[in-house]
Amino acid sequence: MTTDDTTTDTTDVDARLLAGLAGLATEAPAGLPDAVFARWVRVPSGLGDVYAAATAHGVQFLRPAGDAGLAGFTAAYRARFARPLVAAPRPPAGLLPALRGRPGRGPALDLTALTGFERAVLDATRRIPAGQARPYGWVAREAGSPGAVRAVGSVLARNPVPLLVPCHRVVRADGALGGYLFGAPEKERLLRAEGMDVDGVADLARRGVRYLASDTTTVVCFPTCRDARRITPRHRHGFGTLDEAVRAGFRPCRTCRPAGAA
DNA sequence: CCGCTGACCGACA
DNA sequence: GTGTCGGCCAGCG
Repeated sequence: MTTDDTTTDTTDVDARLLAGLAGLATEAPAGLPDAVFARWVRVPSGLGDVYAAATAHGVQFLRPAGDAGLAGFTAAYRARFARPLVAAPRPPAGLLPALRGRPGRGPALDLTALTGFERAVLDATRRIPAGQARPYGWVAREAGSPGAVRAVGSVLARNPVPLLVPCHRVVRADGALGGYLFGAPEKERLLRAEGMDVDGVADLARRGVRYLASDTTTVVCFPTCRDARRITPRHRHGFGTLDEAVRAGFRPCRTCRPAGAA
């Protein structure tokens, strides 16, 4: 502790500055904190415990708690969304049931930081029901960019909200499951846990069958469509392309919308 | 700004 | 059956 003049002057200035700032202090306007901060929670899921970040608009980012812990999660979040993160008092409405695999709308999502194409891809992916799967090409077409098949893979590879946007249900057209941001084995585990017949679909694909049709309803579906699974074996027909099926008199299913459905 | 790189797909050699 | 290539969109150096 010195008592020379410069130090005294500085202390004086500091004191006046602090007093001035104290005079400025006031309650933050309602809603301001939520406009500035995102909030994080840690919750259980099919991927183990995950961290999720939500803004006032909805869940924006979700990652497994695994490796880097909370510090890694906040770093990844800030690198991508440049917004401070504070603890949330409770999980956003609908998050826990959605992660528990309950059917329903799930929590609101905040996809505002994404491009239009990215949002379109995630929206289409969101419409794939549990226990089912669709090819990357299907997502591209549903997203309004039928040629952007590869770009769909790029978008899903950095899906900010896995599980909530079920990108694990997007698979390759040749019957392989394709990649996953947390590893292909994890993708397969999730699909099996949801009740998808992974082996059955692989068998069909190996024999060149990518579509299943029913001669009682004259409808042709993706093999994982809930309508396709109920076709009695006697009335079931397999096709390699939708074109063949259509030429044979079958119309595209309105539930799973293989290319060409109205 | 350019050039490259992806969780892909279908066409063609 | 395998290999290569172009198309697509966004992030990175």
